Amino acid sequence: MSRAERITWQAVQDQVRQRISQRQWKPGQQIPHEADLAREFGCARATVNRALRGLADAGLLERRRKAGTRVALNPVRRAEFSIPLIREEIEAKGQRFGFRVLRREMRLPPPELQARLQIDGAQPILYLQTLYTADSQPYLFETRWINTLAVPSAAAAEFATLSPNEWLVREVAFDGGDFTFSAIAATAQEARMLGCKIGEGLLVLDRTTRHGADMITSVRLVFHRGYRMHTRI
Amino acid sequence: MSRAERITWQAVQDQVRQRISQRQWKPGQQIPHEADLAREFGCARATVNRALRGLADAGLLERRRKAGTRVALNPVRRAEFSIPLIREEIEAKGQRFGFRVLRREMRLPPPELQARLQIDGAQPILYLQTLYTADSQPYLFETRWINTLAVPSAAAAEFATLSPNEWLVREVAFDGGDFTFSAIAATAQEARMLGCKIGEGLLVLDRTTRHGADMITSVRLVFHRGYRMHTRI
DNA sequence: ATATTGTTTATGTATAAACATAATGTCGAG
DNA sequence: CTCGACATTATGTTTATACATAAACAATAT
Repeated sequence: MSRAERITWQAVQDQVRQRISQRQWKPGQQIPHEADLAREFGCARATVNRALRGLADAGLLERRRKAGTRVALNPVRRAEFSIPLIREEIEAKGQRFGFRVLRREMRLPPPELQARLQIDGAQPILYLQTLYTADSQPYLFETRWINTLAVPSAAAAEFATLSPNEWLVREVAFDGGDFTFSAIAATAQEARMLGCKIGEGLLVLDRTTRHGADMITSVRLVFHRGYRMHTRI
Repeated sequence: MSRAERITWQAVQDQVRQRISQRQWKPGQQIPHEADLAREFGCARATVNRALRGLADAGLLERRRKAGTRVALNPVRRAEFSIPLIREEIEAKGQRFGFRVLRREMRLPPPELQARLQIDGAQPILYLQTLYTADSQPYLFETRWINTLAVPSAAAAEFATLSPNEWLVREVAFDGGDFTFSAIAATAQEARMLGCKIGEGLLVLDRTTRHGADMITSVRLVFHRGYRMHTRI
């Protein structure tokens, strides 16, 4: 005779997830409250709370004080993409990572970027063009602005052994930013850089990172032809 | 004289986040353990635990039993995209949502899809082509396979008032799937459907959803020219 | 009717205490 | 010196208890 197993919050979560998945509890429907579930599963309310909070974070449940907990109407609405360092992404595929800084100069940023910099007066900042390669094949073409007013040390950085990307990740802190995925047809320059035909559909990721109020860097990544960004839920 | 405020886990989390952001605790560095932090902040260890767990979930900290907690080497590596219902996305912009099922037939799925269906013998399943519009402008062209062997009711569904997307979300449960973003150059068909020129760069989202072992639906969304998928962290 | 006020209730949070678990480090046997 | 057993330690989890808070609901006053 084995002594009674302790109920874990994972067990509760699995049970609840299953009931939702099997439509025993239907979308929009209210589920029993924590105290009842705690009694049913034979555990403390805190354990149920932990389980349900996780499911709410995942978007499977909607919870409101006093109103109770109900199954979300449209369950899965999020996809989380891991944005790895380019080096890691390439090396994870067993390929040899490489990069080349093709252009590097102080340049006056375009108006829309000047607005985001929130500096008065037009001042030149660091502008970089870098090509990343996997086994010497073009992988990614990067166009980057670095706010040298917020990160003066960048002006002197070599980017010889460390790519601009990795240099920034290592050297400067940031706490926010935004990402935008879009698609373009390859221009002549992009086609030349990435070794594809003009007009190929290419995936583009625009990213701006901030630290507090300061914009640190704004970068546009143009991926090679056929690049796929994948995730599962 | 106000009585001492209770320390909340959010306050602890903010403090810790700030210390990381200000590089008081540097990437890779080990931070004080829970008991010490609890003493410092004047709260229970459980409160610190709650705070740190959140930061670990967010990818800012790495925690291992006995080894302690350390600041993650590359802080932000995830971007979470909310994938709203197309209707909601369009209506949120104040535009009028519409859709038209252009094609609907039982068809033999292509080999790579047959493999994912994991059914023996080639059997036709439901194939749909749908155009979604915002203010009557083409918004999204959808090509969808629905596994009518797992969801027989789909064969009879009208998709008159409810789009295939919404019908599925409402009618059938799913618990997993995968997403792939990529880019294409518009083919003649896509250009015609979406009202753009042949060769325009278009964003594509391929999605397959499962319920247990069954594949439910596999869909390719081709967005209109200039579509941007945005998120912030 | 309508606005206000109060009561009730379900979730949210804080705490101390205890035990579980994984990983590290240490010590001793061989 | 190497390997395995074992103690140590930091995080992980569960519990009971208490109080906080938001929101629904009812009762009341205007």
